[in-house]
Amino acid sequence: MSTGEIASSLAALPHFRSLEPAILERIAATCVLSTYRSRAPIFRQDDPCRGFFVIRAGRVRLFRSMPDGREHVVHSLREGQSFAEAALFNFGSYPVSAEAVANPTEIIEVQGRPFLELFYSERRIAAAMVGSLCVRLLSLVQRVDELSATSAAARLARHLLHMPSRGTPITVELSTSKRELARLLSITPETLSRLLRSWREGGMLRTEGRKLVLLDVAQIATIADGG
Amino acid sequence: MSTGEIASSLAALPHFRSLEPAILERIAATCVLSTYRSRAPIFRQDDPCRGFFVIRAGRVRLFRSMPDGREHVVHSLREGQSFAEAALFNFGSYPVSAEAVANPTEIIEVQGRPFLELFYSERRIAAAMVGSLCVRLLSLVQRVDELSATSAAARLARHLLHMPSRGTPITVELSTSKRELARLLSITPETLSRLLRSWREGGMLRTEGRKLVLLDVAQIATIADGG
DNA sequence: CGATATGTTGAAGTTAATCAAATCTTGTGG
DNA sequence: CCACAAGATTTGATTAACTTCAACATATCG
Repeated sequence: MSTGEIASSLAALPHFRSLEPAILERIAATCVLSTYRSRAPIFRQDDPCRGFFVIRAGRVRLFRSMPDGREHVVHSLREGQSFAEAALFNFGSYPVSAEAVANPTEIIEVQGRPFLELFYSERRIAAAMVGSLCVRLLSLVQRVDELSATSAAARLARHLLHMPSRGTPITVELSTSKRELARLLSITPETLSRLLRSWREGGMLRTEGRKLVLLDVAQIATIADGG
Repeated sequence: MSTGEIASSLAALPHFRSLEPAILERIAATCVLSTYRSRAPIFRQDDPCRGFFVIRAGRVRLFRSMPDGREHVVHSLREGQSFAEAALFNFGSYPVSAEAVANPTEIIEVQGRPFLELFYSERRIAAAMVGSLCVRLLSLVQRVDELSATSAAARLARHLLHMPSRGTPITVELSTSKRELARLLSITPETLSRLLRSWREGGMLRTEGRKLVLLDVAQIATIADGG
């Protein structure tokens, strides 16, 4: 993998989209590309921070490990997304663990030290970074919003309405398994399955594998608001 | 309140601590200081963004309003913390509402337009802002972690363990009313009250008004992990 | 094709929200 | 400084919702 190819991957990121090719090349020169198998750890909670990461292919999940072995998914990320920038600018360690969930998963690692030097000498990088951090913040606010809903039905409804959708009637495509979606919403897979069935039987949606066709958006919105 | 006094307030903040006095003065010159009474709105969800804010004294809560009139607390902030930086950079409007919860609450408002000019001309300000956005990102990750707990008991336990604490045995001081804490955890005040009573009766903690003395941290940690 | 993980369904048991009401605190105006 | 009003906290009884446990079906990977 050449520096040029890494640069073109970086160019597709919201982070760096606005940057000129020359700057991208300089960032790319600080990067390392690695390939992970499903389940392979990228870093562990409390590891010292060595840089941040960009997903070139595959999927990654960020989670917190509990002493009893249970895990809480903080975020589920896919191709074209980046993670762990926060750790880099806070000097410390990673607040979560990260592991690949697709096989293979290709990760661009942006090395911390050389990247920071570039960051301080090129203000356009700072502006771009700020913008993408803001997007992440908004999506976390939405997660809090989803999790704050008292009922499982409202959480699911809210999540579906937040998801990117296409077409008429509105169709959303799950990028993860339903099990993973259940974990994201902090409900059990059984409850998720039962909710989908009851909505299907009520004519509110149609399920085709991982595609969900929302037939009655108004009703789903009502449920999202606690109705 | 003179510009100089605002500058010295700003100097005490984590986000601006690393900046030189001359830069602080320039930032301070763009600021307005206001005093709010408890319950007074600072801005409302979807208001056009006019700047970001720093809490000089008092408490602020950020929340989202639901169509049915209920509110979800996204964040509860105290003296020395800032908020709405993200809105300044990314969105034309605030994604949440903010209101004072202590009487009086003093807020430094950093005016958006002049601050942005400084941001683009002084790279140290940019670095400081990236750092503060990262702090906000981490604390939201922590909020998501708390809210991801399935049981009310686990949410409370996790929150107590996340809170700043002092002394032996460990004592945490609520910076808000219990009602407000319940809102933050998305549980009802009744459930919070019952939890505290049962933990008190089980010898796990002692309550002294807003001070909570954690007598059995190991047990609380077990509950936090879903035990 | 066998093994492993995911998805679905049923029954039973817990949990926490809701509704109602009493007591305690706090802030405010006189 | 006191008395009152408004809000906060606590407690009880009831109800609806969700998890748990168990069994089976289906899909995916090596």
